[in-house]
Amino acid sequence: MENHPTHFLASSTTVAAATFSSDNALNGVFYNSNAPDRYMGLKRQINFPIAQVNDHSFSKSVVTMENDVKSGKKKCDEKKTRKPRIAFRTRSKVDILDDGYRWRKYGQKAVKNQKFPRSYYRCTHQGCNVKKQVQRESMEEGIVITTYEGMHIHPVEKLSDNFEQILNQMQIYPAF
DNA sequence: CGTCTTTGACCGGCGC
DNA sequence: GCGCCGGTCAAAGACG
Repeated sequence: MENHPTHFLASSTTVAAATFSSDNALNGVFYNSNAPDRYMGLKRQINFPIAQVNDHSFSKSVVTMENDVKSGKKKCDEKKTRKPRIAFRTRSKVDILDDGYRWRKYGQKAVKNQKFPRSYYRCTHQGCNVKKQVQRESMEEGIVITTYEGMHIHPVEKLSDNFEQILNQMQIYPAF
């Protein structure tokens, strides 16, 4: 597997982020240790309005993820630690976005009513079970949705010179 | 040879 | 109970 950071930079623009379960969003936020402060702010502010930024299908996916978390809440309340999920919509020609961590792909599934499959990745760092899902939007092929779950317990492994630039490319839209 | 991807099987939750 | 669906496992293979 090869990452293509430069390719990513050249061909992509991160347009929006993020969703998470409302009650524990703040204690389990996922962030990159190199991220500047505004990234923290972003996690708190970005929410549903993002769905309006580009198209309507994103709002669907947001709702779906919320439902996932909530339904899981009913039964496995304390057993499975619910983790916040943060979804990034990225305008990119490539599916694999280099965020500086090393990921191992552990699954791929076709999703109902979706043209493109969803890929499942886990952080390869020992003891760190951060997961992410990568899915290309069915309507608009240029959009990739990356959903992070969990929080890294270690610093970023491959320092990416590009990361700050990637963040700079993000357009931040405040919540209502 | 070690690391990572591929892919079908498997599992648990949920609705009917 | 059964089938569907999303998520995960793990064996086999690809690739440097």
